[in-house]
Amino acid sequence: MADWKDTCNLPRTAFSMKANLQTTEPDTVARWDAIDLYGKIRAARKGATRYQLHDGPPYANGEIHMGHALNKILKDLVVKSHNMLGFDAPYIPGWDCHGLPIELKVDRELGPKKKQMSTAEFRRACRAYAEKYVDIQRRDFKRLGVIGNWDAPYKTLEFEYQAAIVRALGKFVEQGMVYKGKKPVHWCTQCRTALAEAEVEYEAHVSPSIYVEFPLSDNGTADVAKRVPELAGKSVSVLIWTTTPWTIPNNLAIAFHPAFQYAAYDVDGKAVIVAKDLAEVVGAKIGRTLVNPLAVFDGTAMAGVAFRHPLYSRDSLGVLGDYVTLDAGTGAVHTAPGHGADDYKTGVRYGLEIYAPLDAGGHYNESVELFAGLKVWDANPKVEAALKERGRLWHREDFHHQYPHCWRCHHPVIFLATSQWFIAMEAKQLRERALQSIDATRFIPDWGQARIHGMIANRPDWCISRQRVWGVPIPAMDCARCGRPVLTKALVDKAASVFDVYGADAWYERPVEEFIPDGMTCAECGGTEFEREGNILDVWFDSGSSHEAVLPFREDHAWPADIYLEGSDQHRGWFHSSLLVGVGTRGRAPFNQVLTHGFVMDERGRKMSKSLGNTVAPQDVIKQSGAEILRLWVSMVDYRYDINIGKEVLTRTVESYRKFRNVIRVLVANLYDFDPKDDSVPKAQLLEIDRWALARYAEAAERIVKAYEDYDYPAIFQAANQLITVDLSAFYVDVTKDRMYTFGAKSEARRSGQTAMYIIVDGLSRLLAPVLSVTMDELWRLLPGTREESVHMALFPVDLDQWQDATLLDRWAGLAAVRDQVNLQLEEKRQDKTIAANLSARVAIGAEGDTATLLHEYRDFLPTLFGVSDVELTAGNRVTVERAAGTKCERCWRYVAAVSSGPDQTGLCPRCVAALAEPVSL
RNA sequence: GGGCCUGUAGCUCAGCUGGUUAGAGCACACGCUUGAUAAGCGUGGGGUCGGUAGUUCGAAUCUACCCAGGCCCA
Repeated sequence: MADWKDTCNLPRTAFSMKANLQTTEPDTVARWDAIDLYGKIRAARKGATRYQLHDGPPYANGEIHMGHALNKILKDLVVKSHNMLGFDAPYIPGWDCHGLPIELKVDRELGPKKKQMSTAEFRRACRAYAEKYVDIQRRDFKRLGVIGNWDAPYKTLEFEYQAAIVRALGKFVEQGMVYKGKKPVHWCTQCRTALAEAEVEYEAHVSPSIYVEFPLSDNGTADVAKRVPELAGKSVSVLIWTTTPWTIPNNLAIAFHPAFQYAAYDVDGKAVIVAKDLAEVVGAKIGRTLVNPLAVFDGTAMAGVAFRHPLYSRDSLGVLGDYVTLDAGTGAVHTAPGHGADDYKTGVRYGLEIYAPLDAGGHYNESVELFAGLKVWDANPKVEAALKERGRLWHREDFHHQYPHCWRCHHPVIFLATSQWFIAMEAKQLRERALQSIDATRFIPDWGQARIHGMIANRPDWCISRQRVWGVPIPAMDCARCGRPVLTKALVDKAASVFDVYGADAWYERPVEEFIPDGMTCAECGGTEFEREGNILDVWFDSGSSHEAVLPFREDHAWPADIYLEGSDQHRGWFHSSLLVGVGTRGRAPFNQVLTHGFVMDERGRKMSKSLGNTVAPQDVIKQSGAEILRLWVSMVDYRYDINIGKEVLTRTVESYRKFRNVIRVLVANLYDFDPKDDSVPKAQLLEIDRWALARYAEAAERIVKAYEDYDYPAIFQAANQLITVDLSAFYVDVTKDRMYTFGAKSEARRSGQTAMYIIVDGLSRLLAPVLSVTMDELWRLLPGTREESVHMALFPVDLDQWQDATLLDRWAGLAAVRDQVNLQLEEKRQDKTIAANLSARVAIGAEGDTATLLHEYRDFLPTLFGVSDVELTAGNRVTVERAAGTKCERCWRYVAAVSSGPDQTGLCPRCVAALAEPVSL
């Protein structure tokens, strides 16, 4: 016979070397849909311990980016792995659909048409817009291989969800935790609305920095003369610093630190007060040398002292505040209670008016002298000019700093006191209980705990009202007679029941009577007529209510969730709002664990941005390489910190994917004639190397399962990579292939190898399924044996213990070390052309001690172990390699003493002759 | 400016509570194989562990400061 190749049991498989992910992936996702895989997984786990990951809703606006991909893939790893760990782990994806960004986009798209539309009609346009992006994003998330209840996601714009939001608010109202008050909040004069902390972005900005003189009033002069005798009879004034000149008209006070020392210096005959420690700096600014103070005194001396406003004929009160710092300025802080958080607190404490005479667009009211009708930004130079005219402006310069801007329109925002609804952080110990809940939550990584703790501890009351239309209305009414605002549990319940049926649009189109509870009267004036307010809820309240809208109502779900998993920015976002809503509605956090991931950076660790041109779009990676590559990438990086992506990272990931695929391929390809039911070899009869492979597999498998339990995904890649690349590919498969290819197809030796390979590849398909979901799904269907319809319905390998064998692994570590030494010698002889392939070599080896014992014990196995034709054990401690003697068997390529010349077996070694005599598999 | 976090070979990661010449895979170079073949095997080069100064008999591992980068905030 010319070619013995056909008589060998060479690997065969439909599991192709090339993955063709571009077609396999969409086909697989379509198949999952067709067989309702998600439903089948649910059915398969019915009754098991529940494990709920509650999805944080992405905003339904725009295409998905790499951050979305990272987040959804991580969630998918958690959910799939928990299902395979035996939990009933459902996954309901969600979307955040209300809010300003959509409203602005729709506004722009509609253009002048909007003018003819009613509010309800406009809201319907917003709804359509959000739904469109839900569809786009859903398509892309599914394309990533994420399995979930895509047919019934939750959306904040659904009627039931809107009703649930209002009911959650009702819980706060019921407990008296909601109040309406005038407080300074971030205000966008462009969007004409209040902004939440999370809706503000800090951007570089240049502000005017001015030093302004406030002289003492007549009364103040008398007070100061008493407290600081050195200043009696002098013309005294104080210098303040501000970067918002437009707030000067609204100044009502000047704050001093009670513990700081202040000093008065002579400047052209006037006694000017500044903080003593800042005198030098301030002096430099105003072009004077402030030394030899006329008097030095504590800040407390200024408490209650009346200064005169530099522009108007009214006083500005000296007050104390421990928030005053010596970082910058003069140590005397210009205070406008309507325009700053500290200013507000001080104003309340001293009974000052929360004075903010501006309209929604940031224009001064008619009541404001000199600046009526001016927009604040335009007022800045006018204020400076007016001060200068009166000799009160002592210095002016540009000040470069980070200033809050509106996250959507990117205009600078202002602090403006307006009437808003708030949730009081101290009501019903909301803050305290939230902090306790944080302590009771497991954070991964653990520093997330300290981070959110600090935020909750320091945050102000939650401003929940917004002056926009695309959202859920706050169902508050104003008394038509006296104007008193009303927000009661009854009002909220009434609105919720209307929203259940008609959605929140009803607020804008159904008669007001439908929202007024029977017999409601105004507590102030007894009035019975009411008008609806126009505020909607902060969207963070919407998404923060998701646990209320989803967990108690959906099948397979219950409150609270086991885990929330989002980017680390959500410590201030969704984790934060969900926590507060949870404490308000049910007294605790809606999650038991919080897992955070970092942000996706470019290859050099820098932020991605369109202007830098370093963005990587998931859609492009999918098109070029496949979603499996993205999934593998997510699984191998340390997601707890920022992660990098770029050309090289992706290339390396593709290489890893190929390696995994090829090794798995050769395993399954050796099983083409193997039926585990009939052909498995019992453990006791397995060849030792096969038991070794199973022991290594079991060790890696346990590590991998543990890693899934610990959310330690990079450890999975490490363990799988070691097993697949080092132990299987470079060692086990290489050493075993002579047996697999040339022994009798049905021989016990070959069946032994197949048994091991079957168990290993079956286990690997399960262990890697959460990561390589499409590839393992494909592999699963090509594996022999009866099995579930999809690997995603299966469990991780069980009974791994039976294959564990530490003693065996230890002994074989010794054999591997010997093999390494022999390889060094083989390589040397290969370089000098003494030998070519290992089979063309014979090895003489001697060793001492334990190694010698090992060698003798494994004497017959050594040629296989080294992959050479002959091994001779010698005395001494050395390895020598020479060309193998004898003749090359034409079938197994080993060099043997003699080959046959018989009919149909010419050129074959005795082993091959025997193998051919056995029955052949098909 | 403040809070939290990160920085180990070109890439992705190990390196436990400080202790032998800092590891793995991939990539790279060279060789082999052509019965895993747009695969596989072997050998090899490559890191002053972001920097500096300390603590210590001894530090990638502890401390301080600095540099670079990120998230959140002012």
